[in-house]
Amino acid sequence: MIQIKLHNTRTRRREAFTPIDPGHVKVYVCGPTVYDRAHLGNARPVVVFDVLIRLLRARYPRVTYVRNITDVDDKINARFLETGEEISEITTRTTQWFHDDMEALGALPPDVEPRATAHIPEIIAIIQRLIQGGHGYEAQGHVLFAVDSDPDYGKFSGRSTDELIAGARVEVAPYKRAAGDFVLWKPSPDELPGWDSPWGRGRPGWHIECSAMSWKHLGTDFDIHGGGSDLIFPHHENEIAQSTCAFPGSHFARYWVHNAMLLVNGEKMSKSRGNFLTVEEVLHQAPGEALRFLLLKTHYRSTLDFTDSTIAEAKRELDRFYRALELHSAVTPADEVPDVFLVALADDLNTPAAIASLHRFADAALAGDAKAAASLKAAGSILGILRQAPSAWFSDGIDQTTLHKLVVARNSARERKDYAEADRIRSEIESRGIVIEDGPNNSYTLRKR
RNA sequence: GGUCCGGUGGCAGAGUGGUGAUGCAGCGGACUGCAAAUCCGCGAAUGUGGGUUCGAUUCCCGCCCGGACCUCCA
Repeated sequence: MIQIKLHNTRTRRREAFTPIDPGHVKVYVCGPTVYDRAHLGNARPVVVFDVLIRLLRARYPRVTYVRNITDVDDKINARFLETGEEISEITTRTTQWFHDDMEALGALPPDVEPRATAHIPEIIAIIQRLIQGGHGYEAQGHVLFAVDSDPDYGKFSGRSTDELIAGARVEVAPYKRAAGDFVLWKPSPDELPGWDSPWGRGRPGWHIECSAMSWKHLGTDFDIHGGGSDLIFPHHENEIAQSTCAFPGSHFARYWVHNAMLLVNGEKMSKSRGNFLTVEEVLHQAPGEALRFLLLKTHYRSTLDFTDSTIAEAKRELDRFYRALELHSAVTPADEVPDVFLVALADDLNTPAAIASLHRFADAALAGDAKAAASLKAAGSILGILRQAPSAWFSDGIDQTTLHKLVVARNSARERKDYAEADRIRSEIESRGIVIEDGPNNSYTLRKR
């Protein structure tokens, strides 16, 4: 029985993971705001937490994974005001894009995918609790959270409220009692999405949504809360303040897991730098599985640099794994995922070390060990890779009938030892992005370059 | 300015107070008509200056460099 260890942002240390209820592990991860195509940075937490969920499911009998959709937000409104497209169309279409992209990355859907707009009653209920408890106040149609009312505010992200005020780079709204107070509810004009509330027509602030949705679907106390490290402050700090103040005595999430940021060619992605890469764009240059594997080749708490060469390398490594599986295409996956792999993965999701063990299995499989091939496949399934048939991996999208004529012509050239012609045909095949590998007796294998 | 993280071979990327994983690339060899794939083998690294220690890449301090957060952000 392996012991899973996780780096807990709350304590800044690696801790043994002990669920509140070993019979039912509960996980919440912050999902996307649906206003545009998912970018590579969005993909990292999805893949990282997908592996964590697969690991938890291998270890515990029941795991509930909740990942929200934020479908009411300034950016969505801005898109509407800019293009005139209906809000619901924007959010529905963008959500579908997100689902398509994440499926291409081999990420399992969460058990519950709550939308913020479907949880307005819960949001209002929490805000009312906060007001009643002296943690929220109304001002000019807004409801704000009073950070001074929570002695623990700032502890999670390691900041004092003094620092927050001193470091504030944003002009403080005049209706705030303290500079660090943040919005729970704000007024919304008629042309923008809004809901009736005790404070007039308005819409929820961003942070309160996650407090409401995690409460609704996981309760006031649950095991793991995940997200990108850029959410530690203010988003997660605020979630903790809201949830623990609304439900005195509760602890909200026990373990906080944050993935590090992703760079493109050494730089943070941003539209102004022109290096903003969407998942869809990358899927044009490499299979989703290669992108997934690339995301797992770096430990989740380290900055990851995406480049053309790292994605190409990820694909080459998978090629070798699939060759090893191809050699034993008849084997069924082992029921048991090898311990050496699980131990590495359980150690704060050390995917690079776990992948190193995959290479050992591949070595053995290529040397003829069928059991190693089964282990490779079983371990791969925890990482969410190596799930397709090797033939599909190598030849997906290749028009076999068109190529067959070329291959036959090349083989006959080889038989009459006209190697110049044989090489010419090989170049022609390769010009289509296909590599041909000769086997014995004129057999051959085609694979994508 | 404040808070925090990191600097490992050509590149990517783990771990560790006591011979520095793994992969990609490169080089030599086997195999091949030639390749590809596979196999065998090879070279190659802990930013810098101190400290603690029998011993530091690992712990502590300074410095240099890079990055993140403090504002919407995965």
